[in-house]
Amino acid sequence: MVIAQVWIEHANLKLDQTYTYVSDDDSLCAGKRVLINFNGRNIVGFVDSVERSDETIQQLSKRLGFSVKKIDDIIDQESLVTDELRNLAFWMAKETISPVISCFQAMLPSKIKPSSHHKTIKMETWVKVSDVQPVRLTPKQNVAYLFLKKHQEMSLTQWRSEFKSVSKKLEDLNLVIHFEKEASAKQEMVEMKADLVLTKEQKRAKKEIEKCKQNVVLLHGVTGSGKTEIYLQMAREVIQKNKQVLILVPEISLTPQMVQRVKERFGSDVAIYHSGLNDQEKYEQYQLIRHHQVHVVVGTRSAVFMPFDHLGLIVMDEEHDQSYKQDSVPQYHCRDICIQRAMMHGCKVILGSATPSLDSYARAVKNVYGLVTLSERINHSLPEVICVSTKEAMRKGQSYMLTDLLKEKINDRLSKGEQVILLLNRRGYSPVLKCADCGEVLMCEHCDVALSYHKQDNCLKCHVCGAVKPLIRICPKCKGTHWILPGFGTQKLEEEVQKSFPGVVTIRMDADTTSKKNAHQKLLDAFGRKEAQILIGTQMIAKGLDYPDVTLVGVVNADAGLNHTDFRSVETTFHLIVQASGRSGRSEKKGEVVLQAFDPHHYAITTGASNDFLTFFQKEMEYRRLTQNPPYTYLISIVFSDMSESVARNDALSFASVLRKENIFKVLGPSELTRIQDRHRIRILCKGKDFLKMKEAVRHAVELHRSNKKRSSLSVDVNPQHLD
DNA sequence: AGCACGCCGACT
DNA sequence: GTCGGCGTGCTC
Repeated sequence: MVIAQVWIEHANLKLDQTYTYVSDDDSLCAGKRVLINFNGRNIVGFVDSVERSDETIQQLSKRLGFSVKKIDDIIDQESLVTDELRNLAFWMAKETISPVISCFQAMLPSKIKPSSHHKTIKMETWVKVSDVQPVRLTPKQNVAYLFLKKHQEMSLTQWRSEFKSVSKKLEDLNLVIHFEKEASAKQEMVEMKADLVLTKEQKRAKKEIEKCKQNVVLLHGVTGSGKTEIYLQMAREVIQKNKQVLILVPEISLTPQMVQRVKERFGSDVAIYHSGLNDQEKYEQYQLIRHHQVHVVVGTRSAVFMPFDHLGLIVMDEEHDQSYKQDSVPQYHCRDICIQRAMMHGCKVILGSATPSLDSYARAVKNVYGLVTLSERINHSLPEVICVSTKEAMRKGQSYMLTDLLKEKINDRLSKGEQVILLLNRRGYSPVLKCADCGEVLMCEHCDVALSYHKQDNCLKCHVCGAVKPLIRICPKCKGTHWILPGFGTQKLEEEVQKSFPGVVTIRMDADTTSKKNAHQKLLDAFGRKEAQILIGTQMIAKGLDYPDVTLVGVVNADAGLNHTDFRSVETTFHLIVQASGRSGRSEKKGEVVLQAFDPHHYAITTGASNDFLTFFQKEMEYRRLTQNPPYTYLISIVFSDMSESVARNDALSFASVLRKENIFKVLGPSELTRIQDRHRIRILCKGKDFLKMKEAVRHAVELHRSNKKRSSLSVDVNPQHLD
């Protein structure tokens, strides 16, 4: 008989322990999934360790003092994790103070993750011709009908865009019908390209990285300085030594250029891993690495857990990007995992960015990381940046969305046949709906936030819980029927743009237009083909886009993020401005950027406009020092949530008093956060310099919370990226 | 997490 | 008398 210690699938700190099960199957080993009965329910478990024994199940039960159950079935033929990944999971659980099972779940692709809840595969609507016989079609309708009949099927979006005028009509006639299909990415062959010749500057940087004594090197290179080519050539050398390379990018659908370039260089030796793949596709890519069929992986955050066994190099591009931090349990930062894995494999980590995070740059300044700087641009010059005060413009009676200056510039660019990107970091039509008579603001029933008005769907949406409500015409408080729409989002901006520039085609990219699979790519491709002159979008369009005809970028509300109470909001604003500016004038045509801000004199705007990272760094570091925020201190946030406010508050209070006994760090709060989905949330925040002791103290307090059988659920965020 | 058990209020 | 509300405790 084998006695197994099993982690159960529920990722909950209250259940973060192994349970003892037995099996007669000698093949059982650590790292396999098993089917077990736990408290009367059939669930999936993950084997932690096994031990052979001659005891019977009765003897074992008697010795342990509880009745041991048998494992119902073993799911896997082989262990799913290597020793390295297993240790990584335990390390991650300890560092992020999250349940061990959640770490295993995070690192395995969902097809094989230890959980009975498999992610549903995203479906797409496709069209095909029906059995209905066509009668008396117009010539145009006939062309469309025959085209579809010949091709048998095509996606609804493609169909609608290709036959704009008649597609809907044919659908209405029931000649063309919809059906659902599993969305899949098409692998296209790419033409291979040779390495470029490095400039003197690039060669120097490459050499500096190689001889750097630290294993983590921050490569600070202005946009267009050719960081990617350095990565690729270093990767080539690593592959020649038969080792593997991991290249991490923030969000693959937004950085197709990186994927393209890696593919052009390494062809079929590359696996691509990102959230746009479905479970099957992810699993296939995962297997490629596991079976040593590829040496290079380009992927987003979760690609850091790929089953490498001979890692030779990790590159983290745009290392400052917020998407590297996972915002659900386990709340790990990809950068930390990179560094840990690199240590296990004895390889280097290159953190690349034009605007490094304060955390990384501060470490580089302190020589914890190596620092290599690239300051020469290879292919293009910086765009010219102009700041406009929206306040001034409004005083002169101009629109509060588009100042006259920006309109003028747009007109100028459009007349030259060039393209424009407008960035506005807020989706929807209007962020609030306010009664003109009594001032009542419509709120989400389940969260403490105002509902946003979405004109396109004529509904109200909660941007926190996603709830959608039909538009209310009559004020529930005073029965008034007049509503004010203060503020604006991308939908309203698009409307304004279309009013100001009649006939100009716009594409809007935000969470509402990109929810379907591959929607990003479709919209961007259309913009790339110049089917539209103006691209309007939220921050998702600020990164990585590279279109030669874009010569004007307008950041519509550049200081919108500065009002937030969050200590990192200034940094985020700076990054957004610099990244967005970099979209303009990427080829030989000179680019321009217009920053509209209520207060254009804020240092995030001025340093962002002049792309002056070092000045920004100094100013922001001073501010962080004065407020004793990271990187001068470390933070751990603990959020208690419960349907009952008093339960959450009382648990938070007792948790805080346990932490305060330590007296080596500050314990701030408890403070109330906004309610989300009917759950009241109370946060306490630890702030201090002795990170090890802080984590240890919080771990103990969590343990105490658990043994005292507290009701509220708590989640810990070590190194929170934002406090909202 | 998810469920059974159990103790109180308001119904056929 | 019983149905069902959700507070409490337990899971190998």
